[in-house]
Amino acid sequence: MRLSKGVLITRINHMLKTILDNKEEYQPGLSIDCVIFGFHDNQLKVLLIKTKYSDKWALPGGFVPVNEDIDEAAVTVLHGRTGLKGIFLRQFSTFGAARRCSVDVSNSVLDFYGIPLDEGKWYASRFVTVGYYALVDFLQTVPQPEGNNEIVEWIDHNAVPELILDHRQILDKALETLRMELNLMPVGYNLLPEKFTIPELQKLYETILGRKLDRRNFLRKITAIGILTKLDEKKSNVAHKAPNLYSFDKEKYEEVVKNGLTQGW
Amino acid sequence: MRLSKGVLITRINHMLKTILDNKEEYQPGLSIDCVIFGFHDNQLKVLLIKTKYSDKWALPGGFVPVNEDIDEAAVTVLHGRTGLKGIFLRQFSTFGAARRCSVDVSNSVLDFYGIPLDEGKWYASRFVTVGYYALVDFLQTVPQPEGNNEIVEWIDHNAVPELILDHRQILDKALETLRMELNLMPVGYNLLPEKFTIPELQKLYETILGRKLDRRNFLRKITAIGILTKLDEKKSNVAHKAPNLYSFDKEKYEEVVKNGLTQGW
DNA sequence: TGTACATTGCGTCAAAATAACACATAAGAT
DNA sequence: ATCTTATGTGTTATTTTGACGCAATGTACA
Repeated sequence: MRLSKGVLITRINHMLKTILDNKEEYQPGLSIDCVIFGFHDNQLKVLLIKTKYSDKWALPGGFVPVNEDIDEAAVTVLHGRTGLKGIFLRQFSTFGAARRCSVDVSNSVLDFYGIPLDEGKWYASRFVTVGYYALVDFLQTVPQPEGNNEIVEWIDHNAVPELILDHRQILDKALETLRMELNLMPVGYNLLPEKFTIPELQKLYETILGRKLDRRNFLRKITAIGILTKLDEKKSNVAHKAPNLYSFDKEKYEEVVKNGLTQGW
Repeated sequence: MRLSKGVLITRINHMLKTILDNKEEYQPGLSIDCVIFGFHDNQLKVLLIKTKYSDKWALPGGFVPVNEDIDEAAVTVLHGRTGLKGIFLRQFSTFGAARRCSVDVSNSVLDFYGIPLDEGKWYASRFVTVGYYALVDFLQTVPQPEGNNEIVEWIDHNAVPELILDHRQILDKALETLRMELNLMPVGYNLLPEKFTIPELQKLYETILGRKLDRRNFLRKITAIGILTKLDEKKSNVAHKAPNLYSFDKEKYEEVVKNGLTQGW
């Protein structure tokens, strides 16, 4: 049964509009997927999406308007799901296996929306996706589902359920890249609140790297970089000895991000 | 004046065929560009292409068949221009600025082939390109122009002329990535002939890094990796003291490539 | 109240990696 | 034969890293 476009419009929501109004607006066969990392309760979290037309979770993604840079499109995806702007965002790889897109998955989405295969041909074709990863402040993030057909949630990266298509592979590669880049740049400015403690920063590093670091050596190396400002204030309401609070010296931080580090963890 | 497809076929060559037979065969709006590095006369060389329909040089590139992995497409480009297979090839970044494709450039190509704008619409649209870089053995490479309308040449990376579109930016990023990855993996197996000397290998490293290294420290570090086999043979026909010849221990080399290095240059 | 316990802050020391440099050797050039 | 230039090997000082000791601080609880 083939529904008219008019009928379809009555059920409109973002995804539907995207699928129908494609040819003119979006770069064909190209998508963006974002691995959005946050840090909370000493856990590395990933922002994932669960849609009603699939029983698996997915990375937040989107399409690329034909007159927009792919980087801009990634910013749009990030902003759309987190409400955040001006955030650390980095392209890390492009995934273009011929069979990375399952026709079954595409068709189940079309089926869910009642879009005839003919109308949704663009959507069901082969897609190449550009992967970006982002580091955001967990507490400032307000996960924003688009429409009523999806749930957006922070999920501990150690408890990520099965993902659609090759999203698991994309996630893994993002984390692998982040681990690499820890040796080339400082991390934390985008992941931690303004005031934080050295042990918290260390936990962040340990979580990303997936292994323990020596407390004392960590302090030595992280302070040697010269991006931390020791505040005249201690963390309150904590068990045991209260750790000192620090903040990032944004100017020096940016400078080091630009020039790069030479050390390793 | 609009030529019929039949008339056009008489002037057929690869590019023409690519442009005309596009919609079914190729992923729309997506291309591959390869930065192919070679090493000769102590110089880092880049394989570039000069076409008759532009006064600027270009990186060898191609399109992505819809049922082929982008990695496969890159292999095809590499093999097509160098005749080589099984070579080190690595995706390093995707370039997707909205205005990276100039309509002027596309149209001049269409114009050159006498293809009406209508027929070549696919070709003149916005393109996103995936960048790969390759390391190949200069002496085993036979540059292969496609058809009579182009020249393929090795050019010293310090003497690269103006390139079309954003190819200069792509080239720079490739070299930047290669420099980074020099700290993560050994290099040389694909760039040098089977037998080589330590000074030659050092020149290669120096050329890539763009700075001098200490002879003695280099020897110590490169041998410590455990990928070199000292041959019972010296280089002949050289001025001054004849340096010893070495070869790579392919098994150990591959192993280190897989496991990665932890040191730096 | 004061003792046990967990965590932080600061420091030490040995080992390893890196950088800087000295000297003997080989082979063509004169 | 001697000079020049580049290679092969070794030495030493400096820096970086890794492993660990111990006092200080604040909670928990007898």
